[in-house]
Formats: sequence, structure tokens, C-alpha cells
Amino acid sequence: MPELPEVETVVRGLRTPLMGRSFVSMRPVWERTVQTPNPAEFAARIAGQTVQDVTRRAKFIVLVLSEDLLLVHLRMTGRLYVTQAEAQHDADRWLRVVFGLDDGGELRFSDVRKFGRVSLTDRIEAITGPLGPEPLSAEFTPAVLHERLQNRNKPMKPLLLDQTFIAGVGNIYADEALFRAGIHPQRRSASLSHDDIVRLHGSIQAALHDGVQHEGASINWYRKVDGSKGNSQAHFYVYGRDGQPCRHCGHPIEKMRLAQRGTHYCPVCQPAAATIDAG
DNA sequence: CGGACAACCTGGCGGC
DNA sequence: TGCCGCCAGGTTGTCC
Repeated sequence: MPELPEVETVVRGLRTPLMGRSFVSMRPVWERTVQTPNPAEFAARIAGQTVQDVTRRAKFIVLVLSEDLLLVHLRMTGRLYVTQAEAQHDADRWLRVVFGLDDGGELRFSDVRKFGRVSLTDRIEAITGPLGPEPLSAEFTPAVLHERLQNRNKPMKPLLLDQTFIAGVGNIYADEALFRAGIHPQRRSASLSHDDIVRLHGSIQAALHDGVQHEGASINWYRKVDGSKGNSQAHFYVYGRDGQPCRHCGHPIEKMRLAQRGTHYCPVCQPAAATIDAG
């Protein structure tokens, strides 16, 4: 499911049920979902720790506990939800990890494809590795984007997917940001003009902001914490719209394979070479 | 360093 | 209906 807007929506949904709660247990249903430490140590260590904040870094959900950080990465199909003690819950076919809470409720991690991971650590970089700037933070300015583009010359689409370049952008919002900026996915980063960079900066922020505003994209597996769907997919310009008319010029949106990822774009609004804008 | 590709997994969908 | 191949929001490791 998860790119920045989806993860951010989950984080916001977890705050109310989890803030101030303490964990009493951790039970793996599918052991490989528990990345680090090993399940026995994880369970012993999380018991008694209280949730002091629920936040996000890149695509990681970060629960700030009394002594450690509980990190959850949803990868493709992970989902988090909270059940109350007295609530009747249907059997979850894809349940991977159950966290017991001090009010008798449970935080549950469910994941169809088993790619998602949970970790307990006191040093976030040990799990996340190096990450680029948060694109919706004040520190991410056009100048910062410009600076990070120095001495690089990759096609823009795979560059935007590189989490060490910018944190949190995934396949959907990379396509959406490039469309909004009028930049072809294969454009080399070194060919971008100053205006291109300023426009791209605004487009990345706008695409992600709209995604958060619409509470994420429920194309397939993604659900909010309460189980309902996000609505971001209804507002896409290009993602999943191949064959349909471009919302700006009417030309059919095309789909290509780029760096092994499905890539959607408008060949008219995103010309392959730098344009000479008569405008 | 960059690019291609396989792995990790399961499910949905289109084609025959 | 059934079977088959392909595709999927992510990331990591290997090989050239």
C-alpha cells in the first residue's frame, strides 16, 4: 500500500487509540515479519513501554516508546488496526503480528504478501538506513533539491524513487509529481533547468499534500486504520490512467516500463526533451 | 556507480 | 469454470 500519504494517514489514525497506551505483549503469527530483535527479545523488551508519540519518517511508521522506537514498514500490503477488548473481530486470514495493549485491546499487523516488517530499536538509522529529506518539511526547499541534484545524472523517475534522495516518494506519487511538473520520467536529472527544479519541488509537495488530503490511495489493499478506503486515487492525473485522456490536453495517457516499474505519463504534457516554451 | 534482475509472497485480473 | 501468465503501492542483494 504505502507511500508517504498512505503512511501519514495511518499515523494520524493511530494517534487517538495509541497515545498513552502501554504494550503488554507481542505475539508473532508469521515470525519473519519480526525483523529485529528476535521475537523472544522483542516481546520481553516491549512489555511495559508506553506510547509517547506516533509519527513517521519516510515510509516508516514510528511509535516513540518510553525506551525504544517501534518501527513498522508496510511495504506493499501491510495494514495496522486497533481492536478493543470487547470488540468482536472476524478472523484475519493475513494476521502477522499481534501487540497486546494495557487496556485489553490489541494493535494488529496484517499483511497479505508478508513483505512488511516490525522492528524495535533505540537507533532509528539502524533500521531505516540513510534517508533523504522529508519532502513535506520546511527543510525541503527548491535550493535543497537543487543542491541534491548536483553531480547526478539519472533518469528522474528512478531518482525520485531513491529513498536516500528524497524520503517517502513511491511509484504513484513519483509519476504524479513528474506529470505536474511537466517533466518526462526519462529526463536526465542533469538536464533540468533551474525553473524545472523549482517546478518539480512544488509538484512533489503538491502531489504528496493532495495525497494526504484525500487520505491515501486505496487502489487495492490499502485501508485506513478504521478499515475504510482513502480517496486519493480519484484525483490522479496519470497513475493507472493509461489509455484515458490527459486531464490537461486530452491526449491518451501512456504507460511504459522504466527501471522495472510501471510508469505513467502524458507524452504531450511531458515531452521527452527539454521544451522550448513559447509561452 | 549504475543498471538489470531475481527474491521475498499472495491475490486479482485478463486471455484462452 | 479452470488454468496460465502477468501485474501489483517496496526494498535488498547479486552480478556485470
